[in-house]
Amino acid sequence: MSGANFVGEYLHTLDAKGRIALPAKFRETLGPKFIVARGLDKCLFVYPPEEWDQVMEKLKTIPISSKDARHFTRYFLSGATEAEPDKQGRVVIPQNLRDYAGLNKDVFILGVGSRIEIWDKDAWEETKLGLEAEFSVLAESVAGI
Amino acid sequence: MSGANFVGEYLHTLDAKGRIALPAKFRETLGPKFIVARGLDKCLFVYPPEEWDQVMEKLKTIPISSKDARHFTRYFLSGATEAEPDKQGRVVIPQNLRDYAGLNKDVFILGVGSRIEIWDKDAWEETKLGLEAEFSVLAESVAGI
DNA sequence: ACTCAAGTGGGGAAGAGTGGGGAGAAGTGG
DNA sequence: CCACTTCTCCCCACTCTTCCCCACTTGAGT
Repeated sequence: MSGANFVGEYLHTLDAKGRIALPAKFRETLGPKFIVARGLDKCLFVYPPEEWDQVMEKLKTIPISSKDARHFTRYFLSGATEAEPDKQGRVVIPQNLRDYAGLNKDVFILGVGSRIEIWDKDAWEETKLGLEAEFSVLAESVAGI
Repeated sequence: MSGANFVGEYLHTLDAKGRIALPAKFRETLGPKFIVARGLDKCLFVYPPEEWDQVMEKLKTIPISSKDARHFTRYFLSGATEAEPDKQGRVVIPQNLRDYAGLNKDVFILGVGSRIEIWDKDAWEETKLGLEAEFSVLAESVAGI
């Protein structure tokens, strides 16, 4: 099996300087440098370098001649940041990413297998409510569980 | 892994003398000398020398017999400039390029993988609005991320 | 109860971005 | 050919942000 296996749910805070402390359990796996980018469903994805390289490789195969592709690449990459945590294990989340995910003071940090996700507290709680109800239904539609 | 990997979105200003300060994060990768050219979608492309060479290689493979190709090459290359930043990391954007991209005082500078793009603030914000809505759709169709 | 690690807050130095003055080069007219 | 104007570029100075480090708090483990 390749890659990381992040699990868990952590409630942390985005401080006045725009920093978030990553859960200690994730730090070693993440390494000293990683990428934060816009994710699906209005949250942020945190990629370890190896995962990110794979994404970049894929992007590079897209022809520049298609307008949709150009725009997608633009949007996706301009919304990404290379992040290095400080000695306390915190990273600064740029304004544009905070806006995208609607982050306020309280944020959830989720381990989701190969990646980590950062959610606004309220947004995640609401999403989670919906998921609890559908959980068993979803399980069936996701093949082979 | 080959090539540059620019990411991020920066809001800078075009001053009265036509200069733009490049984001500090991009400077090292760009090197002391690089190319600014007309880009697709009314923005400017900035390439480090190595990436520019690759673009040139690609252009050379285009058959000269196609009129569209000749025009494209002509237009693209005639608008290109070699730029050297001053000690503060700023470059002068020639008038013709400023006109092309419709640059006013406020500009966005985007990291888009192998190149950097310079956009007029309003133009990019408008473009971005449209993209946010399509993001999840494009993500699946383009890259399967 | 004590110790240690994790998370949080904040002060201060260093660096990045911006504006503008002035010397030198280039272009123009006499 | 020279004098004048204009534009470019180099450098200095100010401000604001970023990042680096120190210190407090809380909670878990021994």
